[in-house]
Amino acid sequence: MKSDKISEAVVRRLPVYLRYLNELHLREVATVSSQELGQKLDLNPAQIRKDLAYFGDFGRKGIGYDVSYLIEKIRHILKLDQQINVVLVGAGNLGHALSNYNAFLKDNMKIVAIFDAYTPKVGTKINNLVVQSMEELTATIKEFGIRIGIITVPDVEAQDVADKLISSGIEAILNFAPTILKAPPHIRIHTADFTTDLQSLAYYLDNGKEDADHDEA
Amino acid sequence: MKSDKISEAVVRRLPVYLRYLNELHLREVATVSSQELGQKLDLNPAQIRKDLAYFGDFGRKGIGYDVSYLIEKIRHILKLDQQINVVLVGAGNLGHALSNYNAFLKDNMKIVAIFDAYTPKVGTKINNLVVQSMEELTATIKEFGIRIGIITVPDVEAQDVADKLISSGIEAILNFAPTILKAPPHIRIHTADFTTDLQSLAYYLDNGKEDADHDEA
DNA sequence: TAGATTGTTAATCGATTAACAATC
DNA sequence: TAGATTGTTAATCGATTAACAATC
Repeated sequence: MKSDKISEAVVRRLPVYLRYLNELHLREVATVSSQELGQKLDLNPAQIRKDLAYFGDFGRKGIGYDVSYLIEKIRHILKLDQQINVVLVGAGNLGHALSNYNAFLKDNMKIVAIFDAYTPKVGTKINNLVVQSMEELTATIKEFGIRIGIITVPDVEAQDVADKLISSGIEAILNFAPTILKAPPHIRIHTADFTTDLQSLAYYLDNGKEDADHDEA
Repeated sequence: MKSDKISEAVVRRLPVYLRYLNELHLREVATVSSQELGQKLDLNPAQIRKDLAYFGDFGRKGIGYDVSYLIEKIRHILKLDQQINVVLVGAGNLGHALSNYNAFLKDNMKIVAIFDAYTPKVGTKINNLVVQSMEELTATIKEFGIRIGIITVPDVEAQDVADKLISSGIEAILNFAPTILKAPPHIRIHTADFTTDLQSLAYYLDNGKEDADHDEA
């Protein structure tokens, strides 16, 4: 197929493929079919083939996909074949937790700087990185060529931080604050909000009879 | 409208509505239109009206939605008008961070127990909760009527933990481990995987000329 | 060769959006 | 009343899935 505009749904599945392919590679599995991939990842095999076909003909008819080759291709598509520098803003509990999450590292994503607005925190060390004050944000982003920002500040500060990141030249933001950030269209924002995740889970709890919500069936 | 099967997309937007409505309520705003809601939340007003109409006629033509009334309704729909007890498995950095995330609390979701498989951690205190050993998991879940589990253990342990949670009677799981969990269909699982979030963000970085990926335009 | 599996088209399904009568 | 805004139907858009010829 090639080209076309790729939908976000497709892009979001690529890292999932990559993760399982890495696992296969570790187990020295050489080849995998869309069927097996689908079974393992709870996805339709046709969807997987279609997703991959957007980017090229990576498989072989009758055989399947070469694991190593596909890993290489997906890494390239996701731009993980180069180091991506990441900045983390907000050295609270969550920021702390994310900072020593090395899962990023093996895929070339690296948190290279941490910032916090709270003065007493500035200068302390988190995972070999010295927490910097917000004044240095722009300079550091430029110096290290940082391209992605992770926001783990309280919700009221999130928009301000986003604005600063954007004006400093960041291209994409992963936002953990429970708020909808406004940004120009060329800035990509993903929201990772477990409050809404958890609340939407509650919907699916089964309350049996009790009040049955009036329109049960 | 009423009834129909509600899609997950709709359910996932409800907590977002709720959050902003709570903010309006705090600011003592009495009424809000789908238009204003849409603007603030980056959603189509028609979609918001449709989402809400699945559950009842909550608005008034020509007026909009009564903020307090809508909050009450959404909280009921999401079952947040009763306390939902949550268990956290995995007392590592992330688990630690989540455990003192009181945002849950104000919406009636409460982490009432924490478990970890690592013996030296058992017995230590995290946010007033004593970390318990996995042997006590089932008993505690039953005793406290815990209905939702949060998994923050390493990926290799996640499926085991999920199995244990499920056999102990948990109804829904929020999984932070980077792996696809298998579970019977009546168990609701949400995956909160920031590794894939972050990796999919990298796709949208702009590499300008450099190699242009062969099929740029 | 026979069996397996891709890439891709066509069919289906579902979700979003536009439009508007009803009505506050 | 005139203006605003809902609830809902119909239109659109997009994503998923089935099916199958090509081919390893």
